[in-house]
Formats: sequence, C-alpha cells, structure tokens
Amino acid sequence: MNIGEASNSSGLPAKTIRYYEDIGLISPDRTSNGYRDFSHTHMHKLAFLSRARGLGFTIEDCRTLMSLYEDTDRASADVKAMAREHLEKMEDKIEELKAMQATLSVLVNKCHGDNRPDCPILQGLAGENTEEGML
Amino acid sequence: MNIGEASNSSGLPAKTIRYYEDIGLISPDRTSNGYRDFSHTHMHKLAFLSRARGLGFTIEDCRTLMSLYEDTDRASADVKAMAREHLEKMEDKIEELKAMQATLSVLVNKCHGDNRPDCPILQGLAGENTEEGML
DNA sequence: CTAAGGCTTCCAGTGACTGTAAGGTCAAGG
DNA sequence: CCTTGACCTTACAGTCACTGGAAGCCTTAG
Repeated sequence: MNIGEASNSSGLPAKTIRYYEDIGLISPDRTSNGYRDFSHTHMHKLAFLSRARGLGFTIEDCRTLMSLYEDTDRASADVKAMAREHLEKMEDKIEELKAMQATLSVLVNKCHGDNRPDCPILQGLAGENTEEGML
Repeated sequence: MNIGEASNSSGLPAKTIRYYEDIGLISPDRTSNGYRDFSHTHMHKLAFLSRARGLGFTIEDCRTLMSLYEDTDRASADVKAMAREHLEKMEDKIEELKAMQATLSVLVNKCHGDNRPDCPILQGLAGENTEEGML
C-alpha cells in the first residue's frame, strides 16, 4: 500500500504520515522504487494514531500510548492515569474558553453594533467599564 | 518606565512585550542608554493587548482591534462582528473539546485501571469495541 | 512519446511566544 | 575604584504539529 492509499484509508494527510515517519512514530517499508509501503500493521498504527490525535492526545502521548499498546505487560492503570490527566486538561481548557466567552458576551451584548463609533467592546478592552472586575 | 516595570504593571512577560514590539504592535521610546521607555499611552496599549489576548483574540485580531480603538470614526458594528465571530470560534472549540471528552470518558470508565494489561482505552484507540461508532 | 498524476526529499513558514547566550548598564556596598 | 548583582540589550534557536512549495523521479494511460 503506497502513501496515497494509506492516506485515504487512514484519513491522515500524506504529509502528516511522512511527518510521523520523520519523528519515528511509524516505520513503513520501502519498495524497490523508494516508495513507502504500508502493511496491514502499519495501517493499524496509523488508525491508532489518528484516533488518539483525534481525542486530543499530544504526539508524545501518542508515542507513549502506542508503546503501551504494544507492551502486552503494561498495567492498564498507567493508561488510565494518562487518559484522566488528559481529561483534566480538556476540562481546564473548556472552563477557560467558557470564561472568555462569558466576558466577551457581556461586552457584545452591550454593544449596539451600528455605524456610531461608541463601542463598549473596545471600551472594555481598554479597561474602561471594569467596575465589575470583569477583565 | 522600563520594561521590567511595564511587565509588572501589565502582567505581560518582558519577553512578550519585546515580541510585541518586534511585530509592530507597540513602539516604545528609547532612553539614551538604549533601554525601552514606556509612557502612559504605551502602558494603556499593553493593557489593551493583555485583555484582548486574555479573551483569546489572535495577534492579528488585536492589531485590528487596536487600530479600531484608535480610529475615532470606526463603526461599532465592525468590532461587534469581529467579537461575534470570535465567540463562534470559541463555541466550536468548546464543542470539539466536549466531544473528545465524552468519547474518552466512556473509555476511561470502562477501564478498571489496575495492574492487569487488559485496557479498554487502548482497545478503543486501536479500533476495537467501536460498535457504537464512537471514534 | 507525452502528459498527468503520484511519489520522493528538503527547506521554509505557521502562531505566539519562550529559552539561552553574550554582552552592555546601573545602583549599592566595601 | 572595584565588584557584585540585578537589570537591560540583541540575536538566534526551539516549541508543537503540521503545512506549503519547489525540484525532480516514477508510473500509467493514451
């Protein structure tokens, strides 16, 4: 299977697959003409990577997860700990985004949004109207 | 006011302030010894940038927002449109994170997390147990 | 034989900083 | 006057995870 097919069936761009090879996440074989040759096992790894990245794990997390996957003696506790840590980070990020959203929403709702130059959003960013300590 | 004081009072790292100068967001004066010298106006701009970045606007958004702030003829509708677009992006990001979180939570809850190698999280990443089309 | 499309490598760019090195400046203490 | 330490300066490299582009080889269809 060459890189185009591997890309199609994994959903990962060919560029990304080459990058994963560069950083040592996968090591496809090569055919006599120098083209990459992806076996079933390689495709399985690509699918694994695609899913793990899709869940927001970092590349280094993926590296660890793959090695845990290939280590039949691993303890599931290790994996669970990683996953939980990642869930926490996502939760933190969500809370951060929600807080930004809330603050900006207040400003947006105050803004009439017409052709006049008066703009509570800019005033808020400039530090005016911060009596509520919102920024 | 030198960069250390500017950093303390704006909450932005000195490195970041220098970077903002590099990319043309601020242009502090210089004293005879070559040190940056931040006036009250510069401090106001730094505070503006700090708030806008804190709300998740990109650097380019900040550039636009600052020029709108300084343009007393701007239409508040322009600012409101930018802010709304940004709110939408944040909402999309939140939804994306929530979806990842939900999927990973299911896997984490299935995992007993002990010393045994059996691990539903890794199995999920590997594409097993995807009967519910969850990944 | 040629043209299109896929493959290869390598290098540079993204965003928004952050780290580090090498060196100039300043104020206080001895 | 000298030193020490805390500032400040610049310039360059590194981060993360790709992504774009150029230059050139390989394969397949017509």
